[in-house]
Amino acid sequence: MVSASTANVRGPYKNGIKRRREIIESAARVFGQFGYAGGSLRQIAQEVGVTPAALTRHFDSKEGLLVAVLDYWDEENDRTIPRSRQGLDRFLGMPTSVLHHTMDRGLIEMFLTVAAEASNPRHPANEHIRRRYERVIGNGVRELTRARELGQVHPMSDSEIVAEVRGAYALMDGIQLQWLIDPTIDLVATFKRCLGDIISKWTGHEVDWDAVARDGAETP
Amino acid sequence: MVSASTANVRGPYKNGIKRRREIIESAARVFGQFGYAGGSLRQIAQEVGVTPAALTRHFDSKEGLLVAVLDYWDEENDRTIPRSRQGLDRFLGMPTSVLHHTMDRGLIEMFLTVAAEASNPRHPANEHIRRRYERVIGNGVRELTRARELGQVHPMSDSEIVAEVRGAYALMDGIQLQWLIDPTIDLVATFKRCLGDIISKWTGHEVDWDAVARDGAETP
DNA sequence: GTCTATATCACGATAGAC
DNA sequence: GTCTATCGTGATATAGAC
Repeated sequence: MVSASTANVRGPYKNGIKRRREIIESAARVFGQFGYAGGSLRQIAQEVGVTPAALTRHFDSKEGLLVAVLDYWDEENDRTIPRSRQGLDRFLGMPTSVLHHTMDRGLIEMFLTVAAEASNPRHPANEHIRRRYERVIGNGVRELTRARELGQVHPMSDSEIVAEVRGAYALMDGIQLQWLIDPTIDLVATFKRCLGDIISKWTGHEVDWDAVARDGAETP
Repeated sequence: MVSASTANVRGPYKNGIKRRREIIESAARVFGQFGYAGGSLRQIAQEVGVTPAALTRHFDSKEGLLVAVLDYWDEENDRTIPRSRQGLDRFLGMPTSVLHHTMDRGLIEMFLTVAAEASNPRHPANEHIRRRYERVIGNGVRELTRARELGQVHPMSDSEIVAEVRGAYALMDGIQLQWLIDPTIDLVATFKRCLGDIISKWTGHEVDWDAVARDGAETP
């Protein structure tokens, strides 16, 4: 984080930090609606109420702004995943993350659009997006492995664990894409049902989502 | 299809039809790599070896070209789904579609990139992409309903059927996205395993993918 | 820290020759 | 059917005033 070095400086920088944040949030909206290539600095600047020059002042270039936006998304996203959720709980908490996403369509729209665009090796955000998936899948593998050690799930080989974790996150991305295209579908209910299919194959018994919601409320 | 009206005309149009096809295939590559907004007619024209003016001659506008590319994708895709596959067979055949996609990365890259971009209501391809998902999900719902009537799967309510079908296609999109970002993952094996989780919840017994492959080879 | 002004460039689309 | 030439627009990024 660039702002970390200036966060505790007094006085005149406070406006800059606030403005910086405004720019990032506008940029997330614009990149989400038109993609990275399709969104323009002009458009973002107009939303914020400044000129394009102010944007390059803060972020050097359009690419620099994109990276800042992606970092912002990761922060927002991690906030919805309490570090206390370990083992099987990690996956039972996924619908909660999805629920949070429904309240900020811009971020998920931005992420999926940029992720698809950045899948090309020559895209400026390719490295960032690749590392992001590595991290997310890696964390999932760690927690499902933990669940296996704890006896929360049936025995699985390491490669089976990777496949199952990839499937769970693939389901999440895919359902969210369908919801972007048709927002009338019940995103959380659909996701719960399909994720429940997968998790119940792991554990051998049905998932009681109501009980999960109660437990989640007790220990947030 | 526009070319349908000229496909069986003699002589001088043959070159035009062939060129038209070249343009569409190049456009699919370029739109896949840079998105619709990010890809340019100049770039496509250069790949084909003509000037941008030739492109607008054939397709009127950039948007017209995009529509032609999406139609082309649908044709290519439908070719991998034999109409003979009904009921549960429809879903058992999904990994075959995915396998075909691995052999033409450009098309799946184009589709996912444009689908994410076009999720915005103001995107020129929004209507097209929305109808496409409606059709795909609708077909899936029809076949899973048929499977229910045939007793191939456990009883399910109509709304449960919709959720399960959405989940199956979400899984497919999501896994393909992960494969675009990291092509070293075993796309088909991962998809088979996770789809198997879902289908076995429907039927109550494990999916024997080897048997599916044998049956598919017998009746293509 | 933000502005105005501008340099430089690429875009989609069109007109008209061949 | 494709070309050359060009128009008008809008993009990123920079320079220098305030």
